[in-house]
Amino acid sequence: MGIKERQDRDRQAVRDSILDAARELFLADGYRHVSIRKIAERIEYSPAALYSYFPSKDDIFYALAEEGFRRLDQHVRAAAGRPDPLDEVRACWWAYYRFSKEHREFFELMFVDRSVPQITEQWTGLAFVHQMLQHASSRIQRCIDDGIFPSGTNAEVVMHVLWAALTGPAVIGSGCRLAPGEDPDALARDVLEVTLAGVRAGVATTFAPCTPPAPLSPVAPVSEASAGVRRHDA
Amino acid sequence: MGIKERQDRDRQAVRDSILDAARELFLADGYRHVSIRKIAERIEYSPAALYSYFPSKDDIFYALAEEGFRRLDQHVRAAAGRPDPLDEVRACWWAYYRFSKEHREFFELMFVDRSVPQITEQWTGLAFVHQMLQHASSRIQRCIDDGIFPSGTNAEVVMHVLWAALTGPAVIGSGCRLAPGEDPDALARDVLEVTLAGVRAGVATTFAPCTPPAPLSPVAPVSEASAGVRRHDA
DNA sequence: TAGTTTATTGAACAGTGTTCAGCGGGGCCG
DNA sequence: CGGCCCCGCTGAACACTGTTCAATAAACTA
Repeated sequence: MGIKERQDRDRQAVRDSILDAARELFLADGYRHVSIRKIAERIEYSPAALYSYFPSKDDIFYALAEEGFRRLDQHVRAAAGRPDPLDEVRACWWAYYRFSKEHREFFELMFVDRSVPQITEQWTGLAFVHQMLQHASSRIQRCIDDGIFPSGTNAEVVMHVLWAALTGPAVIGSGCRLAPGEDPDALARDVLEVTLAGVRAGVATTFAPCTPPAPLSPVAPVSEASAGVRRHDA
Repeated sequence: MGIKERQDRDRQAVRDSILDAARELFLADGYRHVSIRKIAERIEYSPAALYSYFPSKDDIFYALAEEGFRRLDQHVRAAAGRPDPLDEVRACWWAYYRFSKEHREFFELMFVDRSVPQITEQWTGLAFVHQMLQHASSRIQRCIDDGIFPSGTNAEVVMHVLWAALTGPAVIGSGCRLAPGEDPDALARDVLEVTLAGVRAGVATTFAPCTPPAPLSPVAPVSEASAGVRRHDA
């Protein structure tokens, strides 16, 4: 029964061409400025045809985002498997930064483009992302177990710190927001090294869910400035 | 000639009511899902009337963003003026984090909401933002001059690292993306402390514009992953 | 060949940001 | 005070957007 297979193959080919066109257009013009009609025009189909492949424009983004996270995972996995745990953590997070450069079209869509739809709980790729985060966390745990990071350090906190820190230079670098003479790679490396050095210095060991918040001496309150603020029911 | 003044006052009041309505609606529904018609309906004007106050919907955002940065600046200035330079740096960046909590509607609009228009070079508030960054940089420079940070440390790099790191917990906290038992304030404090500790450890001194990029041993190339990826002509 | 499935389409709907001729009620001058 | 003019504002439209759906045509099954 080769007919069904060929049909599925054809269908998959059209689906891929939609994603290819969308990815190119999203990178070129930003998610906001790409319309279903433009994607359809590029692949020479009617706008309505896309709706038999994706339920909505947002789902085209979600499919691309999932592909992006799978590719990011490939990058990180390729960097992993080093004997020294600290080397591995360093290499994996450097792979994250490298991904931001080498798959700029995905990275911008996943982390930079602000016109992209919100990632919600029911997104298919969310479980995969959580799995990636868990792997990253366990790699840091190995550093703690080996005494490279101070014992008592919370691996997940360190992971969050590293992620937040590395995202900065990745965004700055991919957006070319640096002054002409500055080197985004060197900046990214220093961000990584500063954070790792801070973790090794042991200040992160104080984190615990039950720690009282008041972290610093209070600053002058600006009570009147927060007036008139309402909450939303997301 | 009090008539002109009253007219200007009335006009300013309408302008403010537009910004108030927009700010509330943007926080409640997100920039993407708020239309000019909805803002106009809330202030009981026709949609076309808004265009005599703002050239476009994007400019309503830009005005709000500028107001947001001015309020952020007030927060930071209120936290500044401490005798100990390190205390001051700490307090100013903590003020940045506090701003993200106390002016959530501005912070979300400025840093979180991904459906917001891109900030370009010709934005009016960009000069003000650059000025804020310069102040932040000079505060770090004082730590270097006083020997708290290792001599040779690049103040602007440290500022970028701090900004990237602090933005993480601010976003996570404002988005409630943390597990139930975790404390966003404690996380933010640790991120700040880890970064400061890393800077004091002195690894940031290696940054220089002319440093060769190759910072780490190379990772295995993922050549097949980058196949089929095209670049855009931005 | 006849019937069925199904991918694809053109046309439409509801909504968007934006523009513009024209209305009308104020302020200014004779 | 009366007439003019200015200009804030409106209603209606334009050119888009994402999305839906009956109808078509082509491909496959029997």
